[in-house]
Amino acid sequence: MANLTMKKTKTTDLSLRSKAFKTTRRRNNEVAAEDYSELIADIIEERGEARVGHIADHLGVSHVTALRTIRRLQEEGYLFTSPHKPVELTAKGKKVAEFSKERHELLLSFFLKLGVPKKVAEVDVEGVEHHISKETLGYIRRFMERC
Amino acid sequence: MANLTMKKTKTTDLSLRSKAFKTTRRRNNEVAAEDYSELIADIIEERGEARVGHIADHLGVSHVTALRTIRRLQEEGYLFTSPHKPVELTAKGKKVAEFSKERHELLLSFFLKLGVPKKVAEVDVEGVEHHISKETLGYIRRFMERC
DNA sequence: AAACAAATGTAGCATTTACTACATTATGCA
DNA sequence: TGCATAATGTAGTAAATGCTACATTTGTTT
Ligand SMILES: [Mn+2]
Ligand SMILES: [Mn+2]
Ligand SMILES: [Mn+2]
Ligand SMILES: [Mn+2]
Repeated sequence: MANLTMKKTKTTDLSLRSKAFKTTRRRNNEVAAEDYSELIADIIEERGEARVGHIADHLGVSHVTALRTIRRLQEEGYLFTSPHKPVELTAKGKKVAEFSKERHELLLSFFLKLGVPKKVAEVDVEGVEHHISKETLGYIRRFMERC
Repeated sequence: MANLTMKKTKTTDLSLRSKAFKTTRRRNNEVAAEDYSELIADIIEERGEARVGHIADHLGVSHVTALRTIRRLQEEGYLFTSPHKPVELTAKGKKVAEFSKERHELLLSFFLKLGVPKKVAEVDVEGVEHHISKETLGYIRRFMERC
């Protein structure tokens, strides 16, 4: 009640707030695709191939959890594999990996520029990265350039 | 293989990376407590009491989803309520709400200082805030002071 | 080649968060 | 007071992500 006239109140209005929460939930649904793609590309570069076990080890989850998520990501077209074979990225997965890696590295260097110690920055970036819009990423990029 | 000597390789080593993923998963388990506490405090301040329906509306979820999460948060000691009564915060919930609100506002003003438009910043902050360590928050606070 | 070890896969379970459809309780106004 | 509406609660379902225990497959080493 009150606020029938679209006038701004001192606090965030309901529609902008629910939009923020909804966008956040949508982004959370893309986290696995981004982290797995980025990680798989990285492992392939490091060691030639990415096995379920490597992926699980790097994520710190059981190989069963990794396996199931890998299957879902295959359904969704990010990667492909077959029983007892390494995991490979599709074109879509490679694109996500490349974008995610760039974003990860930009945010990491941004945090480091603020003075955050590397170990702390690495941890924070791993969670933060999925919630930074491309628009915000642009402003961060400009900040890095001019400072 | 290789890397038996603790020497740094050019890429992030396995243990730091899995630690980052693990911390991120732990933080994701605290998101509801933080968002709900912050939101409930806000609604109580705005309208005197927080009803399940208000909370659901602001989050953009069904009232059933809000209800179930409220029950879990009651078990965990963040809030209390009883059937058909408004939701109230415990001391623990109030502490989380206060901290979360301060963090939210600091990050929002940080994003605005970088030039991010308010509507974009609001959305990004809603997701990002849960993944910023207290340590990083300190560096951001210092940045805001000196700029 | 057989045995062993490592990697991968399966079965079964739990938690969190989401929904719709329907039931009940509370509230407000006629 | 009683009815209609709004608010809240319940039932039942689903998806994503986590686990342990056990089974099978693959690769290595005698
Ligand atoms: Mn990440
Ligand atoms: Mn990352
Ligand atoms: Mn939030
Ligand atoms: Mn918030």
